[in-house]
Amino acid sequence: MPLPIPGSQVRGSKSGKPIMALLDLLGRTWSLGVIWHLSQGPATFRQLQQRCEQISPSLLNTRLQELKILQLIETQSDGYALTDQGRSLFDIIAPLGQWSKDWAKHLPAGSES
Amino acid sequence: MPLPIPGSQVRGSKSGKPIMALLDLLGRTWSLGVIWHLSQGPATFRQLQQRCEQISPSLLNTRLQELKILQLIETQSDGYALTDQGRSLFDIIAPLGQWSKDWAKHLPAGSES
DNA sequence: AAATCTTGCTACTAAAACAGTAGCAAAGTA
DNA sequence: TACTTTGCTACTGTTTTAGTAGCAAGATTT
Repeated sequence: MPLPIPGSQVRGSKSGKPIMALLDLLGRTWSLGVIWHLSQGPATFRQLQQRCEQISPSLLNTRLQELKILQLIETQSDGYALTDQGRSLFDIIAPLGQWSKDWAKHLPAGSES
Repeated sequence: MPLPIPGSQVRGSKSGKPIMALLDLLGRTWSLGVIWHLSQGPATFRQLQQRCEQISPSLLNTRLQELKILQLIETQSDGYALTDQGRSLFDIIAPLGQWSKDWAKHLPAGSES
């Protein structure tokens, strides 16, 4: 699947509505995870691998390139970091952290941590 | 991949931190899309198929079952609908709509709609 | 009540995405 | 000069998703 660039055809929208491009992007494995972990601060490739337990290096690299082209992250001297745009996206989804804890309390195998 | 239930092992977290379970769930193709489209109001199976251009019925059904078990959606007389919990999740991500439009303006093939 | 249509799916196959592991070239360190 | 670390690439195998066909149950029409 090609990059979900707003304006071009993406999953869920032939016209490439920006929101659909974004949902396509965020709907890929580890996209949200990478952004989430980078919000803790810049990280080198291998540091990110550790923050994201279980991610394979090939996929990590793929995601990093995608997010870089789409200008959510950039490379700095100290590794990968969120761009201003990336941070503004994170600011929106940050409340998911608390939400997920509340959610966990009401679920079948309801445990939390 | 089994359901990402907080507390059990999920992608990105052996301990099943709720946020990781949530990111795993939302990182699956069409999870976010289904929630997004259901926020416009309840829909029958076939209506949802139409709102989500291009989704296959088998995957739609898989996602619906997952989201139902995880209590983000429920079935009502008029079809599928967000639960209160699902709506509270949507309230968090709703600003992505506007964000994505701003984002689109600054991108390579920068178009919008 | 027979035929037709709609709805909510299931079944199947092919294509794509992802995991898991190995390892290499370049840069840094001892 | 040898050894380590870093940022990846390559490869194989499994899992996910797309794409299409169609069926059983209920509603609607004739």
